[in-house]
Amino acid sequence: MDTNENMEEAIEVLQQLGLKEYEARCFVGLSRLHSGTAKKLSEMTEVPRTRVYDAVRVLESQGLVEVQHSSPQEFRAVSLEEATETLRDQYEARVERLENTLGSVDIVDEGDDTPIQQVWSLSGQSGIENRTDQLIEEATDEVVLVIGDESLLTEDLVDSLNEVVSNGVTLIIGALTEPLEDQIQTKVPDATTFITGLEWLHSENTTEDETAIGRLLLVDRSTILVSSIAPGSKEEQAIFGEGFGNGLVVIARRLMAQGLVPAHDPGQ
Amino acid sequence: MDTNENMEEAIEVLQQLGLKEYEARCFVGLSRLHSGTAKKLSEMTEVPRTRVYDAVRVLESQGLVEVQHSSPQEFRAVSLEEATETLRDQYEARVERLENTLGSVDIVDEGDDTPIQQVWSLSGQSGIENRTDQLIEEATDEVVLVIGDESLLTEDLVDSLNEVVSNGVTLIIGALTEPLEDQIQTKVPDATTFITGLEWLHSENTTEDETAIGRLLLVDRSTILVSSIAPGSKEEQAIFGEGFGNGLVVIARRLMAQGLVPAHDPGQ
DNA sequence: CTTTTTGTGATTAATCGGGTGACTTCTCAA
DNA sequence: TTGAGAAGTCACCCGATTAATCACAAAAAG
Repeated sequence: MDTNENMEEAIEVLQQLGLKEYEARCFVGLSRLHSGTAKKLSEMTEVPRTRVYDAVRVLESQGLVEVQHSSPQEFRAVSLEEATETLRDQYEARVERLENTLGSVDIVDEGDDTPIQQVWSLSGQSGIENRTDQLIEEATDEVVLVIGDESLLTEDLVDSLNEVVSNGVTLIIGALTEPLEDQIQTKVPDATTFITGLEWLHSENTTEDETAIGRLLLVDRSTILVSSIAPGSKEEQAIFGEGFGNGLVVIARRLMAQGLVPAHDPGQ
Repeated sequence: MDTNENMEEAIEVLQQLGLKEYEARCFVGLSRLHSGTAKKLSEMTEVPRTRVYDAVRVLESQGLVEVQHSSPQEFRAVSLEEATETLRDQYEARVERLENTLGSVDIVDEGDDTPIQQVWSLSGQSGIENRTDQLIEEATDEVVLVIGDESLLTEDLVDSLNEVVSNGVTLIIGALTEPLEDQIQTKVPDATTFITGLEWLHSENTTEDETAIGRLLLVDRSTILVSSIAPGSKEEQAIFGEGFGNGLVVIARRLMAQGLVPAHDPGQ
């Protein structure tokens, strides 16, 4: 019965979704009640009674709480299903508005270009994930992918892989362990799989301060993405390079020719 | 060329999506550039140059911007598609976490009950929409619905209506205008439709301070929802009552018997 | 070697949100 | 009727966050 922990987490998430602390506490409180007054709510949520009214009013205007205008007035939360649906709608609307507005903004560009040796870094689980998928979908010849952790083999990734392989792209996927290799074989049957020979990828003996490799992606031998997962924070970080002559890409080709794919040498 | 307005709106939306002002400005600025330095960004976004670095760092950690660690370092925004996809992923993850945590929180209830004459009010477009859909889906006998504005006939609503009608529920839908009635006939072929006789529902002569009726829903003659759309703010507000003996419901039945559905008298 | 540009850190100012108490109105019971 | 307590509204304080400016060291550029 970790109801308490769950409540705390729910409050946190609601704040990430844009609610203030008092609003979040009140909503969670009301979710545990069929209906309640300001006093009761205040007692159970530790929100000052006089502030419950403000908080609830905001919640009501967002469609998360209903109010009965009696005296004393009563509040109740909408069902969890209604709440999540409403939140989703809200967000979808915002993202769409962003698409429309940003999509019709003129690009000034200013031809800012040193087109050589560009190595970019980006971080954040989902951002890297999306970039990975996108790069895979743009492949025309060959995709070499090494997956460092089971959790990175997401549904979207599998979809991208299967889509591109059906376009005739050669797909070579490496795994760290046999179970993971089996999983890949099942989900992406048309891929050539292998167990990577790069021992330093392994995170078995990952101590406190050791960084584990997350993904390693080489598309058409000209675009590379390597990601690692920071030890403590679990934050994924990646570097990313484009262009056949790109230094990072060259190194990656060498590396792979050396030991990554024993039977298949992508070097020249 | 209202690029400027669009930029302002994009910045606003990004803030609603959780970014700070500087972060939002920087992202929009970078979206207009193929790549840029802190100086250029500062000039075009009016963000103090020395603060650009912080803002961009946050954006990078969210997967919205990539950084090239050269000197001077260069920044560039990920594509709009990647950005929106990343934002969507983030949000979906949060909402799911909310579902899990709130779903497994114990209900204490405290049997707080004066089960008579409860009239609840709720507001917010999407909240009311979801409640409407849910009430329709719970119907077992009859649904009477009057739609005051075309924009309220959403896809989800149509789905709910068609689902419930296939379960043998009688469906009576009123419209304010003939074109709207035609639209309903097309989208929900199994419903009985009519043009409402309640003239006061019409919003034609809506002046500044006149409130227009949004929806009017009566489910199984025991649950009622009436919504109105505030003149200036466009905010939708609704009241909602349950129970056959509920005062609001009784009034609604009378009202409908009187003039709403000429040929079909739901009163007794 | 000087000058400008770049990046970091600290510092100030303003805004926002959490927290508390005064005060009016309402309800209920004596 | 009246008095006590509860309900609801306001206004205020204070701490934290964020916008905005400044001072300074390192690095490029000329």
